[in-house]
Amino acid sequence: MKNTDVRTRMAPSPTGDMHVGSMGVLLKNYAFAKKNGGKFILRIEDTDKEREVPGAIGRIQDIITAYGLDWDEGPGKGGAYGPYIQSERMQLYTDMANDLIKKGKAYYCTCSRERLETLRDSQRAAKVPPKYDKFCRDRQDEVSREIAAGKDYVIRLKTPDNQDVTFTDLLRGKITFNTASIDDQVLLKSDGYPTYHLAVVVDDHSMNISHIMRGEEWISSTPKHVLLYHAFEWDMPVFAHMPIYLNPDGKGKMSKRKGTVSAQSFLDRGYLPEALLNFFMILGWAHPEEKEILTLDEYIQHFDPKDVSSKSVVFDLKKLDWINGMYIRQLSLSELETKIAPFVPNTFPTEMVSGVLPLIHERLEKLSDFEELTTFFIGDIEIPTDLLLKKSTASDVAQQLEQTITGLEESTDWTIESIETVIRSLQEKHNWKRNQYFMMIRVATTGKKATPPLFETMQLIGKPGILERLRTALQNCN
RNA sequence: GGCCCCAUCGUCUAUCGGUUAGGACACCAGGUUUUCAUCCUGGGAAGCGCGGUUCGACUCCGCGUGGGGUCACCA
Repeated sequence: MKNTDVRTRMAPSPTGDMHVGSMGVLLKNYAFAKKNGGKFILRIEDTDKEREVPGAIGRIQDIITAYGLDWDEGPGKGGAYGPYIQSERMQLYTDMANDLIKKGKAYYCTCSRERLETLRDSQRAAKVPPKYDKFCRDRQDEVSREIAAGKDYVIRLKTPDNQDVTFTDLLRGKITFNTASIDDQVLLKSDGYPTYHLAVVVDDHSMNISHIMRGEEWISSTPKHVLLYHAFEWDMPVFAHMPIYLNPDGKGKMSKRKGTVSAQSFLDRGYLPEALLNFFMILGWAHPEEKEILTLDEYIQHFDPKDVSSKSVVFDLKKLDWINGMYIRQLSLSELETKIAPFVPNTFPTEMVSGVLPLIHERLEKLSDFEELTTFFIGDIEIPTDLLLKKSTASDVAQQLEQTITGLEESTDWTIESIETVIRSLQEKHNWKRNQYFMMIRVATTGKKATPPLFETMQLIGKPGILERLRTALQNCN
Protein backbone atom coordinates (compact mmCIF):
# COMPACT_ATOMS: atom_id res chain seq x y z
CA MET A 1 0.00 0.00 0.00
CA LYS A 2 1.28 3.44 -0.87
CA ASN A 3 1.50 5.97 1.93
CA THR A 4 -0.92 8.17 0.10
CA ASP A 5 -3.49 5.48 0.55
CA VAL A 6 -3.61 5.98 4.28
CA ARG A 7 -7.14 6.87 5.22
CA THR A 8 -8.13 7.13 8.85
CA ARG A 9 -11.40 8.12 10.39
CA MET A 10 -13.17 9.19 13.50
CA ALA A 11 -16.77 8.13 13.73
CA PRO A 12 -18.60 9.73 16.63
CA SER A 13 -22.28 9.32 17.22
CA PRO A 14 -24.31 12.42 17.89
CA THR A 15 -25.60 11.32 21.26
CA GLY A 16 -24.02 14.15 23.22
CA ASP A 17 -20.81 16.10 23.60
CA MET A 18 -17.60 14.47 22.50
CA HIS A 19 -15.67 12.70 25.24
CA VAL A 20 -12.03 13.64 25.95
CA GLY A 21 -11.12 10.05 25.19
CA SER A 22 -12.62 10.42 21.73
CA MET A 23 -10.59 13.54 21.18
CA GLY A 24 -7.47 11.63 22.15
CA VAL A 25 -8.26 8.94 19.60
CA LEU A 26 -9.20 11.54 17.01
CA LEU A 27 -5.79 13.17 17.43
CA LYS A 28 -4.04 9.89 16.69
CA ASN A 29 -6.12 9.30 13.58
CA TYR A 30 -5.49 12.84 12.46
CA ALA A 31 -1.75 12.68 13.09
CA PHE A 32 -1.27 9.36 11.37
CA ALA A 33 -3.12 10.50 8.27
CA LYS A 34 -1.09 13.73 8.15
CA LYS A 35 2.16 11.90 8.67
CA ASN A 36 1.51 9.70 5.67
CA GLY A 37 0.03 12.34 3.46
CA GLY A 38 -3.27 10.56 3.73
CA LYS A 39 -6.77 11.64 4.55
CA PHE A 40 -8.58 11.94 7.84
CA ILE A 41 -12.30 11.37 7.55
CA LEU A 42 -15.05 12.45 9.91
CA ARG A 43 -18.13 10.27 9.75
CA ILE A 44 -21.25 10.64 11.80
CA GLU A 45 -22.76 7.42 13.10
CA ASP A 46 -26.33 8.42 13.76
CA THR A 47 -28.01 5.08 13.57
CA ASP A 48 -29.60 5.23 16.97
CA LYS A 49 -32.52 7.51 16.54
CA GLU A 50 -33.59 7.20 20.16
CA ARG A 51 -30.41 8.44 21.68
CA GLU A 52 -29.68 11.12 19.11
CA VAL A 53 -29.32 14.61 20.53
CA PRO A 54 -30.43 17.51 18.31
CA GLY A 55 -27.53 19.81 17.43
CA ALA A 56 -24.90 17.28 18.44
CA ILE A 57 -23.45 17.00 14.94
CA GLY A 58 -22.74 20.70 14.89
CA ARG A 59 -21.22 20.55 18.33
CA ILE A 60 -18.94 17.71 17.29
CA GLN A 61 -17.66 19.74 14.37
CA ASP A 62 -17.24 22.80 16.56
CA ILE A 63 -15.26 21.06 19.26
CA ILE A 64 -12.86 19.51 16.75
CA THR A 65 -12.27 22.94 15.29
CA ALA A 66 -11.91 24.46 18.75
CA TYR A 67 -9.09 22.01 19.44
CA GLY A 68 -7.38 23.25 16.34
CA LEU A 69 -7.93 20.12 14.29
CA ASP A 70 -9.97 19.44 11.20
CA TRP A 71 -10.92 16.74 8.75
CA ASP A 72 -10.33 16.22 5.06
CA GLU A 73 -13.61 14.57 4.23
CA GLY A 74 -16.85 14.64 6.11
CA PRO A 75 -19.77 16.85 7.06
CA GLY A 76 -19.26 20.38 5.83
CA LYS A 77 -16.31 19.32 3.69
CA GLY A 78 -17.69 16.77 1.32
CA GLY A 79 -15.47 14.23 -0.37
CA ALA A 80 -15.54 11.48 -2.93
CA TYR A 81 -16.93 8.87 -0.57
CA GLY A 82 -19.92 10.74 0.81
CA PRO A 83 -22.37 11.16 2.22
CA TYR A 84 -20.58 11.04 5.56
CA ILE A 85 -23.63 10.86 7.74
CA GLN A 86 -24.89 7.33 8.11
CA SER A 87 -28.57 8.15 8.13
CA GLU A 88 -28.03 9.39 4.58
CA ARG A 89 -26.61 6.05 3.51
CA MET A 90 -29.52 3.84 4.43
CA GLN A 91 -29.93 2.17 1.07
CA LEU A 92 -26.39 0.89 1.21
CA TYR A 93 -26.89 -0.86 4.53
CA THR A 94 -30.16 -2.42 3.44
CA ASP A 95 -28.55 -3.68 0.25
CA MET A 96 -25.60 -5.10 2.13
CA ALA A 97 -27.80 -6.81 4.70
CA ASN A 98 -29.85 -8.36 1.93
CA ASP A 99 -26.68 -9.41 0.18
CA LEU A 100 -25.71 -11.31 3.29
CA ILE A 101 -29.11 -12.98 3.43
CA LYS A 102 -28.65 -14.03 -0.17
CA LYS A 103 -25.23 -15.44 0.62
CA GLY A 104 -26.69 -17.39 3.51
CA LYS A 105 -24.56 -15.47 5.97
CA ALA A 106 -27.44 -13.78 7.72
CA TYR A 107 -31.04 -14.52 8.60
CA TYR A 108 -34.29 -12.91 9.60
CA CYS A 109 -35.40 -12.93 13.19
CA THR A 110 -38.83 -12.09 14.55
CA CYS A 111 -38.14 -12.61 18.21
CA SER A 112 -39.77 -9.95 20.29
CA ARG A 113 -37.78 -7.76 22.66
CA GLU A 114 -39.73 -9.33 25.49
CA ARG A 115 -38.69 -12.82 24.50
CA LEU A 116 -35.07 -11.73 24.26
CA GLU A 117 -35.25 -10.08 27.64
CA THR A 118 -36.71 -13.08 29.44
CA LEU A 119 -34.16 -15.25 27.68
CA ARG A 120 -31.32 -13.10 28.96
CA ASP A 121 -32.78 -13.00 32.44
CA SER A 122 -32.95 -16.75 32.69
CA GLN A 123 -29.43 -17.09 31.32
CA ARG A 124 -28.12 -14.68 33.86
CA ALA A 125 -29.98 -16.53 36.59
CA ALA A 126 -28.38 -19.75 35.41
CA LYS A 127 -25.03 -17.94 35.41
CA VAL A 128 -24.34 -18.50 31.76
CA PRO A 129 -23.28 -15.68 29.44
CA PRO A 130 -26.36 -13.98 27.97
CA LYS A 131 -26.62 -14.79 24.30
CA TYR A 132 -29.28 -15.12 21.63
CA ASP A 133 -30.42 -18.74 21.41
CA LYS A 134 -30.63 -18.69 17.59
CA PHE A 135 -34.30 -19.53 17.84
CA CYS A 136 -35.15 -18.14 14.41
CA ARG A 137 -32.05 -19.38 12.66
CA ASP A 138 -33.53 -22.72 11.62
CA ARG A 139 -37.14 -21.72 11.17
CA GLN A 140 -36.76 -19.23 8.33
CA ASP A 141 -39.87 -20.41 6.46
CA GLU A 142 -42.01 -19.74 9.46
CA VAL A 143 -40.25 -16.43 10.03
CA SER A 144 -40.94 -15.40 6.44
CA ARG A 145 -44.64 -16.01 6.95
CA GLU A 146 -44.61 -13.95 10.14
CA ILE A 147 -42.90 -11.12 8.33
CA ALA A 148 -45.38 -11.32 5.47
CA ALA A 149 -48.10 -11.06 8.07
CA GLY A 150 -46.58 -7.79 9.22
CA LYS A 151 -44.47 -8.85 12.16
CA ASP A 152 -41.41 -6.77 13.06
CA TYR A 153 -38.09 -8.35 12.22
CA VAL A 154 -34.38 -7.84 12.37
CA ILE A 155 -31.55 -9.32 10.36
CA ARG A 156 -28.94 -11.25 12.30
CA LEU A 157 -25.50 -12.45 11.41
CA LYS A 158 -25.21 -16.21 11.11
CA THR A 159 -22.20 -16.66 13.37
CA PRO A 160 -20.39 -19.91 12.63
CA ASP A 161 -20.33 -22.49 15.39
CA ASN A 162 -17.20 -23.04 17.40
CA GLN A 163 -14.70 -21.48 15.12
CA ASP A 164 -11.68 -19.37 15.99
CA VAL A 165 -11.68 -15.83 14.68
CA THR A 166 -8.28 -14.19 14.62
CA PHE A 167 -7.22 -10.71 13.75
CA THR A 168 -4.09 -8.67 14.23
CA ASP A 169 -4.05 -5.65 16.44
CA LEU A 170 -1.21 -3.32 15.58
CA LEU A 171 -0.29 -2.82 19.23
CA ARG A 172 -0.99 -6.26 20.60
CA GLY A 173 -0.40 -8.76 17.84
CA LYS A 174 -2.76 -11.64 17.17
CA ILE A 175 -5.99 -11.76 19.11
CA THR A 176 -8.24 -14.79 18.90
CA PHE A 177 -11.85 -15.24 19.86
CA ASN A 178 -13.95 -18.33 19.54
CA THR A 179 -17.31 -17.85 17.90
CA ALA A 180 -18.87 -19.72 20.79
CA SER A 181 -18.62 -16.47 22.68
CA ILE A 182 -19.94 -14.36 19.84
CA ASP A 183 -23.62 -13.61 19.52
CA ASP A 184 -25.68 -13.78 16.35
CA GLN A 185 -25.36 -10.05 16.18
CA VAL A 186 -28.26 -7.95 14.93
CA LEU A 187 -27.18 -6.20 11.74
CA LEU A 188 -30.33 -4.44 10.69
CA LYS A 189 -32.75 -3.22 13.33
CA SER A 190 -36.50 -3.43 13.08
CA ASP A 191 -36.69 0.30 12.37
CA GLY A 192 -34.61 -0.28 9.26
CA TYR A 193 -31.46 1.30 10.65
CA PRO A 194 -28.25 -0.71 10.69
CA THR A 195 -26.54 -1.46 13.96
CA TYR A 196 -23.08 -0.09 14.59
CA HIS A 197 -21.50 -3.39 13.58
CA LEU A 198 -22.98 -3.47 10.11
CA ALA A 199 -22.60 0.23 9.50
CA VAL A 200 -18.93 0.51 10.49
CA VAL A 201 -17.86 -2.41 8.40
CA VAL A 202 -19.82 -1.30 5.38
CA ASP A 203 -18.64 2.26 5.66
CA ASP A 204 -15.03 1.60 6.52
CA HIS A 205 -14.88 -0.61 3.48
CA SER A 206 -16.79 1.62 1.13
CA MET A 207 -14.88 4.68 2.29
CA ASN A 208 -11.60 2.85 1.78
CA ILE A 209 -10.43 3.26 5.35
CA SER A 210 -6.95 1.78 5.69
CA HIS A 211 -6.41 1.99 9.45
CA ILE A 212 -9.01 1.70 12.13
CA MET A 213 -7.76 3.39 15.26
CA ARG A 214 -10.32 3.35 17.97
CA GLY A 215 -10.59 2.84 21.71
CA GLU A 216 -9.60 -0.40 23.37
CA GLU A 217 -13.20 -0.96 24.43
CA TRP A 218 -13.87 -2.09 20.86
CA ILE A 219 -11.56 -5.08 20.96
CA SER A 220 -14.30 -7.45 21.97
CA SER A 221 -16.57 -6.44 19.13
CA THR A 222 -13.82 -6.63 16.54
CA PRO A 223 -14.35 -10.37 15.87
CA LYS A 224 -17.92 -9.55 14.85
CA HIS A 225 -16.54 -7.12 12.34
CA VAL A 226 -13.97 -9.63 11.16
CA LEU A 227 -16.76 -12.10 10.58
CA LEU A 228 -18.51 -9.51 8.47
CA TYR A 229 -15.42 -8.77 6.42
CA HIS A 230 -15.17 -12.50 5.78
CA ALA A 231 -18.84 -12.78 4.89
CA PHE A 232 -18.55 -9.92 2.42
CA GLU A 233 -15.20 -11.24 1.21
CA TRP A 234 -13.61 -7.86 1.73
CA ASP A 235 -10.01 -7.05 2.60
CA MET A 236 -9.52 -6.11 6.18
CA PRO A 237 -8.14 -2.77 7.33
CA VAL A 238 -5.44 -2.51 9.96
CA PHE A 239 -6.83 -2.53 13.48
CA ALA A 240 -5.16 -0.53 16.22
CA HIS A 241 -6.92 -0.27 19.54
CA MET A 242 -5.80 2.69 21.58
CA PRO A 243 -5.54 2.76 25.37
CA ILE A 244 -8.56 4.07 27.15
CA TYR A 245 -8.38 6.80 29.75
CA LEU A 246 -8.93 5.73 33.32
CA ASN A 247 -10.33 8.02 35.99
CA PRO A 248 -7.74 10.13 37.84
CA ASP A 249 -8.23 7.85 40.83
CA GLY A 250 -7.18 4.97 38.59
CA LYS A 251 -10.44 3.14 38.93
CA GLY A 252 -12.40 2.40 35.82
CA LYS A 253 -12.94 4.04 32.50
CA MET A 254 -13.30 7.81 32.66
CA SER A 255 -16.96 8.45 32.99
CA LYS A 256 -19.47 11.11 33.79
CA ARG A 257 -20.06 9.57 37.17
CA LYS A 258 -16.65 10.75 38.30
CA GLY A 259 -16.65 14.25 36.91
CA THR A 260 -17.06 16.06 33.67
CA VAL A 261 -15.52 14.30 30.73
CA SER A 262 -16.57 16.12 27.60
CA ALA A 263 -13.84 17.66 25.48
CA GLN A 264 -15.70 20.94 25.79
CA SER A 265 -15.70 20.86 29.57
CA PHE A 266 -11.92 20.97 29.69
CA LEU A 267 -11.93 24.11 27.60
CA ASP A 268 -14.51 25.54 29.96
CA ARG A 269 -12.26 24.74 32.89
CA GLY A 270 -9.46 26.90 31.53
CA TYR A 271 -7.30 24.41 29.70
CA LEU A 272 -5.77 25.48 26.40
CA PRO A 273 -6.55 23.21 23.43
CA GLU A 274 -2.86 23.01 22.58
CA ALA A 275 -2.07 21.86 26.11
CA LEU A 276 -4.84 19.28 26.03
CA LEU A 277 -3.60 17.97 22.71
CA ASN A 278 -0.05 17.80 24.06
CA PHE A 279 -1.33 15.86 27.04
CA PHE A 280 -3.13 13.39 24.78
CA MET A 281 0.07 12.99 22.77
CA ILE A 282 2.19 11.83 25.68
CA LEU A 283 -0.49 9.73 27.34
CA GLY A 284 0.45 6.22 26.33
CA TRP A 285 3.11 7.29 23.91
CA ALA A 286 6.60 8.75 24.21
CA HIS A 287 8.58 10.93 21.85
CA PRO A 288 11.84 9.19 20.76
CA GLU A 289 13.81 11.55 23.01
CA GLU A 290 11.08 11.55 25.61
CA LYS A 291 10.38 15.18 24.89
CA GLU A 292 7.18 16.05 26.68
CA ILE A 293 6.27 19.46 25.40
CA LEU A 294 5.86 19.16 21.67
CA THR A 295 4.06 20.82 18.85
CA LEU A 296 1.47 19.16 16.66
CA ASP A 297 4.00 19.10 13.83
CA GLU A 298 6.61 17.35 15.94
CA TYR A 299 4.00 14.85 17.01
CA ILE A 300 2.88 14.18 13.46
CA GLN A 301 6.50 13.69 12.46
CA HIS A 302 7.20 11.04 15.10
CA PHE A 303 3.87 9.42 15.88
CA ASP A 304 3.33 5.82 14.96
CA PRO A 305 0.34 3.89 16.31
CA LYS A 306 2.44 0.78 16.80
CA ASP A 307 4.47 2.61 19.43
CA VAL A 308 1.44 3.36 21.53
CA SER A 309 1.17 1.63 24.89
CA SER A 310 -1.30 -1.22 24.96
CA LYS A 311 -2.29 -0.56 28.53
CA SER A 312 -5.00 1.73 29.79
CA VAL A 313 -3.69 5.00 31.15
CA VAL A 314 -4.70 7.11 34.11
CA PHE A 315 -5.83 10.58 33.14
CA ASP A 316 -3.41 12.42 35.41
CA LEU A 317 -4.83 15.88 35.97
CA LYS A 318 -1.67 17.04 37.77
CA LYS A 319 0.37 16.44 34.65
CA LEU A 320 -2.25 18.17 32.56
CA ASP A 321 -2.10 21.17 34.89
CA TRP A 322 1.66 21.31 34.53
CA ILE A 323 1.47 21.16 30.74
CA ASN A 324 -1.22 23.80 30.73
CA GLY A 325 0.90 26.09 32.89
CA MET A 326 3.80 25.64 30.49
CA TYR A 327 1.63 26.63 27.56
CA ILE A 328 0.19 29.62 29.36
CA ARG A 329 3.68 30.86 30.21
CA GLN A 330 4.68 30.52 26.56
CA LEU A 331 1.87 32.85 25.55
CA SER A 332 2.58 36.50 24.81
CA LEU A 333 0.65 38.93 26.98
CA SER A 334 -1.61 39.91 24.13
CA GLU A 335 -2.36 36.29 23.30
CA LEU A 336 -3.05 35.66 26.96
CA GLU A 337 -5.37 38.64 27.11
CA THR A 338 -7.40 37.30 24.23
CA LYS A 339 -7.59 33.78 25.52
CA ILE A 340 -8.35 34.68 29.09
CA ALA A 341 -11.15 37.12 28.25
CA PRO A 342 -13.94 34.55 28.75
CA PHE A 343 -12.62 33.88 32.24
CA VAL A 344 -12.54 37.49 33.41
CA PRO A 345 -15.50 38.04 35.72
CA ASN A 346 -17.99 40.72 34.73
CA THR A 347 -17.18 42.55 37.94
CA PHE A 348 -13.56 42.98 36.97
CA PRO A 349 -12.82 46.34 35.30
CA THR A 350 -11.85 45.68 31.70
CA GLU A 351 -9.29 48.47 31.67
CA MET A 352 -7.39 46.81 34.49
CA VAL A 353 -6.97 43.46 32.78
CA SER A 354 -3.90 44.30 30.73
CA GLY A 355 -2.21 45.72 33.81
CA VAL A 356 -2.94 42.70 35.95
CA LEU A 357 -1.89 40.05 33.46
CA PRO A 358 1.88 40.58 33.66
CA LEU A 359 1.60 40.14 37.43
CA ILE A 360 -0.29 36.87 37.33
CA HIS A 361 1.01 35.41 34.07
CA GLU A 362 3.44 32.89 35.54
CA ARG A 363 1.09 32.16 38.40
CA LEU A 364 -1.67 30.88 36.13
CA GLU A 365 -2.03 27.16 35.83
CA LYS A 366 -5.41 27.40 34.15
CA LEU A 367 -7.08 30.38 32.54
CA SER A 368 -9.84 29.98 35.08
CA ASP A 369 -7.37 30.85 37.87
CA PHE A 370 -7.77 34.49 36.89
CA GLU A 371 -10.57 35.19 39.32
CA GLU A 372 -8.88 33.63 42.31
CA LEU A 373 -5.64 35.45 41.61
CA THR A 374 -7.16 38.86 41.13
CA THR A 375 -10.03 39.29 43.56
CA PHE A 376 -8.01 41.52 45.87
CA PHE A 377 -7.27 44.03 43.14
CA ILE A 378 -10.79 45.36 43.28
CA GLY A 379 -13.52 46.18 45.78
CA ASP A 380 -13.55 45.60 49.50
CA ILE A 381 -11.20 43.11 51.02
CA GLU A 382 -11.10 41.23 54.24
CA ILE A 383 -7.95 41.99 56.28
CA PRO A 384 -7.21 39.15 58.70
CA THR A 385 -5.91 40.77 61.89
CA ASP A 386 -4.07 37.67 63.00
CA LEU A 387 -1.97 37.74 59.84
CA LEU A 388 -1.42 41.45 60.20
CA LEU A 389 0.00 41.09 63.70
CA LYS A 390 1.63 37.77 63.16
CA LYS A 391 5.22 38.81 63.68
CA SER A 392 4.81 41.96 65.71
CA THR A 393 2.69 43.73 68.30
CA ALA A 394 -0.42 45.77 67.68
CA SER A 395 1.20 49.02 68.72
CA ASP A 396 4.28 48.51 66.52
CA VAL A 397 2.13 47.59 63.55
CA ALA A 398 -0.08 50.61 64.16
CA GLN A 399 2.98 52.80 64.15
CA GLN A 400 4.24 51.24 60.94
CA LEU A 401 0.88 51.76 59.30
CA GLU A 402 0.63 55.38 60.37
CA GLN A 403 4.08 56.15 59.03
CA THR A 404 3.37 54.33 55.79
CA ILE A 405 0.08 56.16 55.26
CA THR A 406 1.77 59.50 55.85
CA GLY A 407 4.66 58.64 53.62
CA LEU A 408 2.44 57.56 50.74
CA GLU A 409 0.11 60.52 51.15
CA GLU A 410 3.02 62.93 50.91
CA SER A 411 4.45 61.26 47.84
CA THR A 412 3.30 63.13 44.75
CA ASP A 413 4.00 60.30 42.32
CA TRP A 414 2.23 56.93 42.24
CA THR A 415 4.67 54.75 40.39
CA ILE A 416 6.20 51.44 41.28
CA GLU A 417 9.45 53.25 41.96
CA SER A 418 7.94 55.99 44.13
CA ILE A 419 6.07 53.46 46.24
CA GLU A 420 9.17 51.39 46.65
CA THR A 421 11.18 54.44 47.65
CA VAL A 422 8.70 55.41 50.35
CA ILE A 423 8.44 51.93 51.81
CA ARG A 424 12.09 51.04 51.64
CA SER A 425 13.27 54.28 53.16
CA LEU A 426 10.73 53.95 55.96
CA GLN A 427 11.94 50.46 56.66
CA GLU A 428 15.58 51.53 56.69
CA LYS A 429 14.95 54.68 58.69
CA HIS A 430 13.17 52.87 61.52
CA ASN A 431 15.20 49.73 61.13
CA TRP A 432 12.04 47.64 60.94
CA LYS A 433 12.40 43.93 60.25
CA ARG A 434 12.07 43.80 56.51
CA ASN A 435 10.18 40.53 56.21
CA GLN A 436 7.72 41.46 58.93
CA TYR A 437 7.10 44.94 57.58
CA PHE A 438 6.75 43.92 53.95
CA MET A 439 4.47 41.05 54.79
CA MET A 440 2.38 43.26 57.04
CA ILE A 441 1.93 45.79 54.24
CA ARG A 442 1.10 42.96 51.86
CA VAL A 443 -1.61 41.68 54.16
CA ALA A 444 -2.91 45.17 54.87
CA THR A 445 -3.23 46.01 51.18
CA THR A 446 -4.37 42.70 49.76
CA GLY A 447 -5.67 40.63 52.64
CA LYS A 448 -3.44 37.80 51.47
CA LYS A 449 -0.01 36.52 52.29
CA ALA A 450 0.68 35.27 48.78
CA THR A 451 0.43 37.86 46.03
CA PRO A 452 2.34 39.16 43.03
CA PRO A 453 5.23 41.54 43.79
CA LEU A 454 4.17 44.10 46.38
CA PHE A 455 4.95 47.43 44.75
CA GLU A 456 3.55 46.47 41.38
CA THR A 457 0.41 45.25 43.07
CA MET A 458 0.02 48.41 45.11
CA GLN A 459 0.60 50.60 42.10
CA LEU A 460 -2.13 48.79 40.22
CA ILE A 461 -4.64 48.95 43.02
CA GLY A 462 -4.19 52.71 43.07
CA LYS A 463 -3.42 55.33 45.66
CA PRO A 464 -6.96 55.87 47.03
CA GLY A 465 -7.57 52.15 47.38
CA ILE A 466 -4.25 51.52 49.07
CA LEU A 467 -4.68 54.39 51.53
CA GLU A 468 -8.17 53.24 52.36
CA ARG A 469 -7.00 49.70 53.01
CA LEU A 470 -4.09 50.86 55.12
CA ARG A 471 -6.46 52.94 57.24
CA THR A 472 -8.80 50.02 57.66
CA ALA A 473 -5.85 47.89 58.73
CA LEU A 474 -4.86 50.57 61.21
CA GLN A 475 -8.32 50.42 62.77
CA ASN A 476 -7.97 46.66 63.06
CA CYS A 477 -4.96 47.20 65.27
CA ASN A 478 -6.97 48.84 67.96
C1' G B 1 -19.50 -14.95 36.05
C1' G B 2 -17.85 -16.14 30.48
C1' C B 3 -14.62 -14.11 26.90
C1' C B 4 -10.66 -10.65 25.71
C1' C B 5 -6.68 -7.22 26.89
C1' C B 6 -2.94 -5.52 30.17
C1' A B 7 1.16 -5.51 34.20
C1' U B 8 8.65 -0.93 35.37
C1' C B 9 8.63 4.56 40.88
C1' G B 10 1.90 7.21 43.40
C1' U B 11 1.10 8.67 37.80
C1' C B 12 2.89 8.77 32.39
C1' U B 13 7.00 6.47 30.34
C1' A B 14 12.61 4.72 28.56
C1' U B 15 14.82 -0.13 28.36
C1' C B 16 13.51 -3.89 23.06
C1' G B 17 18.65 -10.67 27.09
C1' G B 18 24.05 -8.11 29.90
C1' U B 19 22.21 -0.58 32.55
C1' U B 20 24.47 1.85 39.42
C1' A B 21 16.87 0.36 35.73
C1' G B 22 16.96 6.60 32.88
C1' G B 23 13.36 10.84 32.31
C1' A B 24 8.81 13.71 33.33
C1' C B 25 4.64 14.98 36.68
C1' A B 26 3.59 14.77 41.77
C1' C B 27 6.08 14.79 46.59
C1' C B 28 10.22 16.37 49.99
C1' A B 29 14.67 19.47 50.94
C1' G B 30 17.83 23.55 49.56
C1' G B 31 19.01 28.05 46.50
C1' U B 32 17.19 32.72 44.05
C1' U B 33 13.12 36.22 45.73
C1' U B 34 9.84 41.28 50.08
C1' U B 35 5.44 36.64 49.99
C1' C B 36 3.60 33.37 46.26
C1' A B 37 4.77 31.76 41.51
C1' U B 38 8.65 31.13 37.95
C1' C B 39 13.61 29.41 37.64
C1' C B 40 17.97 26.40 39.47
C1' U B 41 20.09 22.28 42.53
C1' G B 42 19.47 17.89 45.28
C1' G B 43 16.54 13.68 47.44
C1' G B 44 13.24 9.59 48.38
C1' A B 45 10.43 6.39 45.06
C1' A B 46 9.65 0.82 40.56
C1' G B 47 10.63 -4.35 37.50
C1' C B 48 3.23 -8.19 41.08
C1' G B 49 4.33 -13.59 42.74
C1' C B 50 6.07 -18.53 41.50
C1' G B 51 8.11 -21.66 38.11
C1' G B 52 10.74 -22.45 33.61
C1' U B 53 14.22 -21.08 28.93
C1' U B 54 19.28 -19.04 29.09
C1' C B 55 26.09 -18.39 30.78
C1' G B 56 22.78 -14.28 32.02
C1' A B 57 16.43 -12.10 32.65
C1' C B 58 12.46 -6.15 33.81
C1' U B 59 12.93 -7.98 28.88
C1' C B 60 11.10 -14.72 26.21
C1' C B 61 7.39 -18.87 27.87
C1' G B 62 3.71 -21.01 31.49
C1' C B 63 0.75 -20.64 35.77
C1' G B 64 -1.13 -17.65 39.60
C1' U B 65 -2.52 -12.80 41.32
C1' G B 66 -4.14 -8.01 40.32
C1' G B 67 -6.25 -4.22 37.15
C1' G B 68 -9.13 -2.96 32.86
C1' G B 69 -12.58 -3.84 28.87
C1' U B 70 -16.84 -6.32 27.03
C1' C B 71 -21.10 -9.39 27.06
C1' A B 72 -28.31 -4.63 23.71
C1' C B 73 -32.80 -4.03 17.94
C1' C B 74 -26.27 1.70 22.21
C1' A B 75 -22.35 3.20 19.89
